Amino acid sequence: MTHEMRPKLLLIDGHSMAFRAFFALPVENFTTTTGVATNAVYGFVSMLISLIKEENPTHVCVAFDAPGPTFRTEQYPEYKGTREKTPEDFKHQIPLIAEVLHAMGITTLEKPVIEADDILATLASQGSEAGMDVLVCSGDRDTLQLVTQHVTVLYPRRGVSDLARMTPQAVREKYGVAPVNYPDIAALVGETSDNLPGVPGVGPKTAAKWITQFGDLDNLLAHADDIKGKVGESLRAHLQDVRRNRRLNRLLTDVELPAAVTDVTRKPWDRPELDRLFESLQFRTLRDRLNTIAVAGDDAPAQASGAAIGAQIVDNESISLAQWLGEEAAPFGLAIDGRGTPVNADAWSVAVGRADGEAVVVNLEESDPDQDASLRAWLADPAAPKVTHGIKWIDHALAARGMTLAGVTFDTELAEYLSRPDQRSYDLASIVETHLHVTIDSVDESGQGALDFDDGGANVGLASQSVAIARLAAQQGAQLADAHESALLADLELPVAEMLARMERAGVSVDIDLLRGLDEDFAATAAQCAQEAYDVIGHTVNLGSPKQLQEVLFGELDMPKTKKIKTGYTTDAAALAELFAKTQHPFLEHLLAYRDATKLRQTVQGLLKAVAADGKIHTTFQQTVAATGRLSSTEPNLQNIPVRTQAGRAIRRAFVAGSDFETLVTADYSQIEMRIMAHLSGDDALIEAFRSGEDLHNFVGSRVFGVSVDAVTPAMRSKIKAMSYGLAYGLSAFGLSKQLNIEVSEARSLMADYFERFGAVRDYLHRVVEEARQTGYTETILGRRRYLPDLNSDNRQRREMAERMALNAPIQGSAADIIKVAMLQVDRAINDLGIHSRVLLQIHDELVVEVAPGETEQVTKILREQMGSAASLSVPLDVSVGVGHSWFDAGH
DNA sequence: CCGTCGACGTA
DNA sequence: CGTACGTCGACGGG
Repeated sequence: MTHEMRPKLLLIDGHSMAFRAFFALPVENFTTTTGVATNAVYGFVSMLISLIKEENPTHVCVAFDAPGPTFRTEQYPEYKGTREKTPEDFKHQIPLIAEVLHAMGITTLEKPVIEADDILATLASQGSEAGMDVLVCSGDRDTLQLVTQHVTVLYPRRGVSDLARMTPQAVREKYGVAPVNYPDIAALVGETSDNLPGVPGVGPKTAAKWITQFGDLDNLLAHADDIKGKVGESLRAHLQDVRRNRRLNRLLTDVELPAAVTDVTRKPWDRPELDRLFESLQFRTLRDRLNTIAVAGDDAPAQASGAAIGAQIVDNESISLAQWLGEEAAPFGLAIDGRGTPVNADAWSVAVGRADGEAVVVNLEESDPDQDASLRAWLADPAAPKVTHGIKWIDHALAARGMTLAGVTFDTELAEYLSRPDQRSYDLASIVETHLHVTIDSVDESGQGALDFDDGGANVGLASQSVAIARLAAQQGAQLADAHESALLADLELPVAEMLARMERAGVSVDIDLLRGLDEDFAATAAQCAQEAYDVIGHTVNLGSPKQLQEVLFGELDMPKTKKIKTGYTTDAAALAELFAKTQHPFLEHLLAYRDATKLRQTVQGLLKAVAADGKIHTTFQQTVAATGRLSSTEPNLQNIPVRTQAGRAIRRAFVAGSDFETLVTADYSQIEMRIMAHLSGDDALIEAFRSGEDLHNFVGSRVFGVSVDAVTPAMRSKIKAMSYGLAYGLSAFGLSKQLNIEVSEARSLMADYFERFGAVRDYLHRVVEEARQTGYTETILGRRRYLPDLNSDNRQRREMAERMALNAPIQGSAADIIKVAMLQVDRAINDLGIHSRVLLQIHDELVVEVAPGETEQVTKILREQMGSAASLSVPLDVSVGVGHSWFDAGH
């Protein structure tokens, strides 16, 4: 089935985009020799050219706000009342833009009393009805209410060239509600820039929650009395404001216009006029760019960039899904529209695509029972090979529909991460472009698909994604095999992803009351510290503002200057401690204590905010972020819960076993990085240190200082400890002297003594950098690579940075490999025994397990055995295990 | 409004 | 002038 070319209508809010352009481009760079500011014209026209080139619309219209009052200001005189008056340099640019548009054969519209957005809304609705694909380009979020399957809003993110494609999914993801309900949210939250106050205390989160709960604003307002708490009161006190906001943010779709939507086709250019205009505006490059786009009337419009991935959507009502899925042995690409979060996940439609271009899209909301059953069976079949892009995400979305995912043999996101671990993002569209040199139809910036329904109701964008994923896998698979990283994907990262999905969904139970108590305690401490600090200096100051602190410390109090940073002098904890040593000024003590308390409070508040409806915290583990192969944890980050100080560690009391469970067990590797160092370097002395069973730092200290193990003093031990760990990070003598507060010469001789005794460590560190410089990458014990092109940089700073990364990557990365293996082994052992305990968290060298009743002994045994055997190194892997009611109690 | 910076929590 | 992260508040340009 092919798709007929639908007419494409591009609608632009002239004022709003020109205004954005005005602020995005520095006026100094865009002034003609005669002193006329042209930055807004330049930015606007530049954006327009890109849009026309990329989207190739058949119809274009630019709407402007007419001068004078609008019907909104008539209803509410304060509307947009807080806006500063239009900058002088801007005003004259609007007519210039209009002139360029006319010369380009583009229709412009404005109408007294009506705003540009209302014109756009009217045309968008007409266009939709006429079967057009509509793009609305505006910096006014009110236009989001127009978004449908056929209407996409292009919303400027930065400047005017970076536009977010706001499809129904994108709106849902960003605001948590369907586009039609966006104005409901906006009415509740209010709009500062329009001078429309909302309900105090209600932000986008609360608003979205309410709208989801009550369906729409009217129903919410009808049940305003049911809303409990302070926000409920606040809502009832501002009902009128909300109603007014909603009245004002509704865009008109029935404005009488001089042109119908079918009239706004692209007309021929007036070449002489365009040349004259660009000449007088002194836009040389822009004129050249203009000539690269298709002129209206020319046939065969230029492709955006190469070809697009075409998918032939197989009409799933005319075939047997089961049969179609059985026809092909090669892996299918699997793409999903939905939400892949640990909680509130959902899946709306599923696309399954083949590398040859055929695809089936199943709408989960309305698929028939047979089809649903076939799809379920296929998804759950471990023998039916599938390729995903972001398997954990997909797993969550499907799980929300009670669907099991098995048989995923490849994941294009994880594959790309292994091939290029330093990338900032791995969105499907850009990977497809780099590997296949084609674009995907209708993929939004999240890479997770945009609706673009054709007449049959199937989803072209999603289908294209599934096809692209299938094609991508073949190419990446070869690349991965060349790098000997195929097993790393299949046997490590893929199963880890699946396990992480279960860990995230399980969540960790928290004692909310305990957290609330801590919050209050920390708040009280912070308030007291702040007051004491104010008393010392005789006035208040924002202790959280480094800028204001600098004024107090180095201005008022005239303290010695600390280390220089971009914005002046640092006020970090180390510097403040040093200042206190010098000045004994009590302000510093109070400030440091305040910092401690507020930091802890922030942590607690972050946790409280993250507690889901089930009373648990569900973090998200990021598997493709850390370049070394580690995981990271977000929303909230459960890998940086305090442990070092007593007050901080108390927060861990709030993490407890869930209701069907008995206790928590935590197991961690001791000194895993140093053990890896011993293994990789093959240093006999260091290996002996670990085999001897002596305390590592005492052992090393005894060799470095030439005394017996018993004679190593705590001071000696801490120096050794700092140095040992520093070495794995590429520490210099300078850095060591800084940290230990000793002379550089002393640090240097300490390092010399160290390497005298542990020479193979020095040789190894040297070797690893040199090899990486030759090959271009470092490798972990499982063959995970990190590419470091900067090792050959001419820039010393960059080169030395890369050298430290090269030192660290094999060590940190191997530790990451080992704990990932351990996770899988622990998971499997738990499964094999058929017991019900489960791993909840991974904190780089530690696993936290929730233990089902009566399983404590089995679990501790599994942890010791499986973590201990996750790798065979030339030194033992030492695991320490703790059991307790909370994470605090289990700690050791 | 959003990105960046400084600060600081973890391994 | 020690690696790898994430999050917060303040700030400043947009």
